[in-house]
Amino acid sequence: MKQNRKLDCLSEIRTRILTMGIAPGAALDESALSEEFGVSRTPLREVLQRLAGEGYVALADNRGAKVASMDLSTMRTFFQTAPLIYSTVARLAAENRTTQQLDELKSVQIDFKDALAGARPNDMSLCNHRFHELIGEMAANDYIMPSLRRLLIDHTRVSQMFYRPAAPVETVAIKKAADQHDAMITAIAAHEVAVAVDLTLQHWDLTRDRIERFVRPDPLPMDVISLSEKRNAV
Amino acid sequence: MKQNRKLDCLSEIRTRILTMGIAPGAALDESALSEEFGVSRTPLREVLQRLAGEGYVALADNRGAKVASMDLSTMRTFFQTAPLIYSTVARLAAENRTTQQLDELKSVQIDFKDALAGARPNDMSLCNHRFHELIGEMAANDYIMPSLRRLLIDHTRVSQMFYRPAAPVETVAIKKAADQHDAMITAIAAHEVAVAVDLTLQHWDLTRDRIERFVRPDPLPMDVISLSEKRNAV
DNA sequence: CGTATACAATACGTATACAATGTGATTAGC
DNA sequence: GCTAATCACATTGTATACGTATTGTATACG
Repeated sequence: MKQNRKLDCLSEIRTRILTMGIAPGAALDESALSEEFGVSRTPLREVLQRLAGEGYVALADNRGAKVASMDLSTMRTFFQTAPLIYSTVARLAAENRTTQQLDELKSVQIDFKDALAGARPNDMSLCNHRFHELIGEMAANDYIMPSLRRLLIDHTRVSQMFYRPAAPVETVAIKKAADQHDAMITAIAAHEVAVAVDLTLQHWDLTRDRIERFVRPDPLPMDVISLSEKRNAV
Repeated sequence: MKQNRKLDCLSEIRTRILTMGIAPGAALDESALSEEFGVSRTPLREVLQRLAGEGYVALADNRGAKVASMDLSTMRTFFQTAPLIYSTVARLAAENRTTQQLDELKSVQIDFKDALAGARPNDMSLCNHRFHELIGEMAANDYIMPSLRRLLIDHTRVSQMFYRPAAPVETVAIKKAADQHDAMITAIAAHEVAVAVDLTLQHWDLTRDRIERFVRPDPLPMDVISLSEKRNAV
């Protein structure tokens, strides 16, 4: 009964980090968190140790815990590594998935579409996270799983940036991503390894393009003349 | 001053698991360990949490910590995954290594040869572990590193089995492995990516063959007649 | 004789109190 | 006026004590 609070605390902090409720690099105060979640510092410290192991936070001796940072070199490594791990995981998942895992994947996909229809950005990105984590579990490979988990943490956090602005272009892209999810489910269900890998790479390309467009948006208009005219008009 | 005991405890348990001083699947008693290392249960539990994050132990709620098991499916996954990760890491290491890391790698290699000359199996496998972990650090990829670390844990534990019998054939194989280490150092130093990857795959093949020969040794003699003659003779 | 239930023992989980370390501010000396 | 050192405060790390869960054993009943 009591232990649920510790697990709740664990998943709640995970969620906050994933949804950028706590920013990358932010310091986590033990006392404050323990008071907030109604647990003592002892179990909360163990939660932080565990989160450190999962790559959510970084611990420094006698200096507390900080949320894992996302600097430029991190992002570079991220883009470099993601395709390899994702495609490998997709291959293994298509080979090893169980029907039970497949049902759960379908269920998560339904939740994802619900969140999309309801325009709930946080739920969308969390469902997306869970979707790809599940494919990782299907792969049944304890050695690759930790890499996938670390990738997904940062993937979800980056995605969080462009899930929020509900621009029409983005909505179309998200819908396309959802369709790719459906196709991936079908491929994995049919043990179609090559198709699953191919879809995964397409899915990655879509995500990469969206991030790129977010980081490097269209420049602001430089039509100085019309701007000055407008100012005169007012 | 005090905190060193915790870190010592951490690395000592790591070493014991790597050298099979504690067998896979063995239960770790918190009270016993805390008493042995002269620390309280609280920091020791944090050590266990951390080891769980690193893949050395598995935690079960209300049921304590167990050393990560090495069953058949684990080994299958291990052989399936190792070449991919090792070669990827080698590629990145050859690209990104710093001179400081290179010096440390050379230093570890010297220690490895010392241990080989002195016929100290534990030191040999620990040096080998550190050697490949260092190459991982050279890769400078936080996403792949956790996978490599998990692979190396089991790699070192399996190797432990055939480092101990000092059969002449094994000594030759280990010497060959040491030569490959030297060649890898040279390739990484010269940023020769292709060579480093190729050497890594050769190195892996050697290890794989040794494990295979260990797991499936020559059958015992079945010369029943001579056996019964001997019995009569006695 | 087998099984189920209850009780006891052992080990895990949590909280509180205390010690150590790191940080920031204030004061003294140059 | 600036730099450096010391002291105070805040935060992390550790130990001990207590509560709770699980497991093994013994006994009683079918």
